[in-house]
Amino acid sequence: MRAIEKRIELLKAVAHPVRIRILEELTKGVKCVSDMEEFLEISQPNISQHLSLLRHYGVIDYYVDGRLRCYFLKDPIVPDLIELLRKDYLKELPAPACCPVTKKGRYPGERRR
Amino acid sequence: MRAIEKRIELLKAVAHPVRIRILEELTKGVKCVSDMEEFLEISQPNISQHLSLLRHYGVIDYYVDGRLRCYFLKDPIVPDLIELLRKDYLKELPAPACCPVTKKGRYPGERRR
DNA sequence: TAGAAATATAAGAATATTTGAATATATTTA
DNA sequence: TAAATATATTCAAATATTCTTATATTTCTA
Repeated sequence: MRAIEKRIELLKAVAHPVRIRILEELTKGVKCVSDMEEFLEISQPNISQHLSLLRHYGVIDYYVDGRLRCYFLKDPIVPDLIELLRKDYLKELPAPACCPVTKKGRYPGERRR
Repeated sequence: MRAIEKRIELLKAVAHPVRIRILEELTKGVKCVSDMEEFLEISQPNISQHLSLLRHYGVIDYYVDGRLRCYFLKDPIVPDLIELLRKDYLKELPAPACCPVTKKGRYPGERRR
């Protein structure tokens, strides 16, 4: 699989409200499943399922501490990605100059061959 | 809807191989649907469907040029996101110090209450 | 060593996404 | 105005995702 396709798989894995929430917390430090039950309002099996999916895609991993599983971030893209998602863009990209949206008329240099 | 949830919707919209490919091309400039038929190996109706989804989530927009629809990027996160996906991270995040994966033993300061 | 605690796994139902096929619409040109 | 071109829409089938419920596994502790 090409590198970019791996990254798309990762995007899909991350693009879920519960999983983003988990990753946000993990950027702050190691958490075990019962820690997560405190801030997620979903069932324990469902948490486990999300964790196992994230681990499957290499986003996180865990170490065992007695009967706890301590999860932590593994893929270094995660903090950067979360920061990007939180970033406040002030304005949309400008529509291509001289070509207002929905106005008819040619866009010089962009005509079809 | 909270801002971060909007962003997650956007992530989901973007996390598809065809749609990423479209966005990559749009970072280079305006493209109409028949331009896209040249580099995507899917049917025209399917291209239209992906475009309409991206537009629905505010990722792209178009202007009309005769019988062409000229699509362009609208959400300013897109170029940054694509750059992030292409970024080559040299190594995984370190596992939390003093706690190798799967090794038993407490992680000082991270014990449950 | 039995029971409790922490977590995982499995199975199934509900829902969402993706695609293909057929068809519709708008614009230009003959 | 009819035909051709560019693109969109609709619907259904296939597939994938998500969540719930029930149960299993591992480890700790009394």
